[in-house]
Amino acid sequence: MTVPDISDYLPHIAFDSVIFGFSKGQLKILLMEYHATGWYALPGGFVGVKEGLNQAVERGLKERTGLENIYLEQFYTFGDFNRHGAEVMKRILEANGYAVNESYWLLDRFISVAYYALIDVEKVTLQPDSLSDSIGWYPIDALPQLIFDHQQIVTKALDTLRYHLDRKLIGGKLLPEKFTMNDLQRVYEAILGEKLRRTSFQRKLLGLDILKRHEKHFTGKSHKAPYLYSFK
Amino acid sequence: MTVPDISDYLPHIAFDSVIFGFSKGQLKILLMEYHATGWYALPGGFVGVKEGLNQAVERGLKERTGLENIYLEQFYTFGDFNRHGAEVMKRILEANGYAVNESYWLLDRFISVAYYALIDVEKVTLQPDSLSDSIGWYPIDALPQLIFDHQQIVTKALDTLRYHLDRKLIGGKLLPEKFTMNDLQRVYEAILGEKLRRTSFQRKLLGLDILKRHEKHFTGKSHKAPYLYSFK
DNA sequence: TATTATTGTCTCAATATGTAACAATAGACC
DNA sequence: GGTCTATTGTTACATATTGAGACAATAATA
Repeated sequence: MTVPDISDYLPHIAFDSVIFGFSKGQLKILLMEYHATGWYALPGGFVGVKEGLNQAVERGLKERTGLENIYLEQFYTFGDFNRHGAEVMKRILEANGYAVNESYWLLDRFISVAYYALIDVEKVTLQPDSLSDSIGWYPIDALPQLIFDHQQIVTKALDTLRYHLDRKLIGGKLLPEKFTMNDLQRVYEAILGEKLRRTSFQRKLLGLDILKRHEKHFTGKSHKAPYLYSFK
Repeated sequence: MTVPDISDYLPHIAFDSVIFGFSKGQLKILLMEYHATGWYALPGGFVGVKEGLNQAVERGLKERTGLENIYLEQFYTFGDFNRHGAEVMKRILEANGYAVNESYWLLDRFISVAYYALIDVEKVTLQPDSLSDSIGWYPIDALPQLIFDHQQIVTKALDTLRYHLDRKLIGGKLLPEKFTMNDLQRVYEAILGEKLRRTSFQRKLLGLDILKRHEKHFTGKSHKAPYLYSFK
């Protein structure tokens, strides 16, 4: 495994992805943990010199999660002069056994285009990259400390997700194909961070005429079985 | 006047601004017309090697309009590989008397971060840059043909403005400090591209409790004089 | 068969919005 | 001054949407 070469990528330009998933009633995101340093970061990458920006992000997502055709939305480009800490990057590279000199391109100042993605956690097989020990899911309200301005990027991603929630039909992207109304309500509650009224929620979602009702789902519990739904 | 030097700016990174104004009942944007070529483009610029992205855009806006502390919002970063046409850029430079060779940095592929701004047209003094003949206001629904993907950038800016209109209190940014309810309604109508109901509009805006009522405004017309308002 | 937990639907009140009506009034015209 | 016209601020009523609770249906258990 070699250290990335500047000639393959556009200098000073990066992307970061906030990849949302939902499991055990919690909204979670994917984080990478770097070798030896114990530092956490958003999965990201660089743009090939002949590659489109969106294509680069889709490529990165596929490398990390194995998934294609994911719901992906660009939400902000972070460009403060001091956002990228050269000393942090240097320690990460050194901890991986790379001896880098002061002019190595990864130590330069970077502008990062941030995307958020919504995926069904059941469909994912996680793939750490060469610099990181592990990649895993972390609940949005109990994240470890992140490098650079990545916490700010996560916060803005969540704000944007909430802002889009009732205008775009994205709530179901975090669930499998078929789900119950209760599943969907818990996703909305996890995103918004507040409890919703069951009857209002059901009436509203059904009123949008975007759900298709399927057979009942028998859980084995001793009560009325809910219907399964999918998005039309 | 010299041709921009690569060493001052980050390569492959640009910004473009869609600067909205309102006059004579129409929503307009600022466009530059390049020397000799007759081509039109959004005012844009580059990011200094030690300059923040937002600071670069504010600097560009001040250079073109003389204005500071403007309402400015980043809305998308355009990064398709083929969005930047080298031959178009070359002709613009040549028409300005610069002999550029094939490796000149402005001919490279660029990723552009796009912003929109809302300003009061009365407060602006327009300043063309070194490559352009003129800068002026053009009605949003009768734009000349624009270079690169700038028409797409304008379309997305307008979509975003409409999307934000009732969530952020931005309608008044296009008007002077004090305005009548009718002025404000015509701004909303120009942005949304549709007629609004007078009474509903008035009730809604007053109900938001964001307007301060001032003295009446006597226009000289033979009818009841409207109140002036400002944003709280 | 009675019990329990949860679901789907309905009802009524509260709030917001669409639509029209109406009185107030600044200037024009006589 | 009195009358007319255009526009404004406000109110009234119908309609649509949402909040909050009530209630019957039902899958498994005892």
